Amino acid sequence: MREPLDPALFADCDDHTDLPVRVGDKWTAKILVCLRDGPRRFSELQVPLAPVTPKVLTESLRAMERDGLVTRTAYDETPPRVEYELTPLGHSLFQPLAASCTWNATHGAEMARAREEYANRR
Amino acid sequence: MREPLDPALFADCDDHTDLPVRVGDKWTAKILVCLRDGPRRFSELQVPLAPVTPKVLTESLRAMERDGLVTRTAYDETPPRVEYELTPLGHSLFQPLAASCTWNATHGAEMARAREEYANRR
DNA sequence: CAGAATCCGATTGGATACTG
DNA sequence: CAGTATCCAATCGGATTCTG
Repeated sequence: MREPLDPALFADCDDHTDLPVRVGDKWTAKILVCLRDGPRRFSELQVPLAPVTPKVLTESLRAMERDGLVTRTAYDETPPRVEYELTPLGHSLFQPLAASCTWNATHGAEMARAREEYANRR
Repeated sequence: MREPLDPALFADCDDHTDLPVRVGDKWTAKILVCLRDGPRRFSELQVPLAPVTPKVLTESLRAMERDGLVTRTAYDETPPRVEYELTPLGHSLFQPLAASCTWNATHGAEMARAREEYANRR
């Protein structure tokens, strides 16, 4: 079986509002990363994405399903099991996402400095 | 002097909420495009960006100025003249923006189809 | 011309509690 | 386990009006 997701996967991640390029809603990019190497259960996703609430996580996953980025597979067992998996279309988003990450790595600090300077200039 | 901006520059542009990758807020990406070839006045920007209101356009420009993406230069004349110009940091955003546009061109139709199919499956 | 001020509706994300 | 159902605060974008 595959490795469980690292609970601290996004620990040192900037707040999404601090970055100029966003993919989907607040949680979409992180969900993409979590599903990169294969399907994951709902409860697996909740671990690295904490403190996301079930309602909000469901909303993001539904939107991604609607857009054809993920598939949702429910297994008829007790307790219930549901798996989310990236489609090829979902995988294709890693291309622009990588470009965004490259920008953050290359220019993120410069933007942060510009913000501080702007704040200090009041 | 340079060409005026085409009033229909964004006429056949998808609504920003239809696309998965966004740069800044609702108007940021379009402002980047308007400033690509050199400085522009506030009123010049309003033309292709119509029906943006002055308040919202100002908010976007202020945020971009704060982030070091544009400079704002006010000339002390009557009537007043203000010019906005991209910084090198602002120009650097065309890299991830291009990746986003490539994705839209390559996979946008597929996402649109997925949405229709999802809607019809109710 | 280039905005500032005010007010407002819609959307977003979250807290909390409950269920098949 | 994998959600759903309510309720709610904050943010976003826009309409309108006014000004140096």
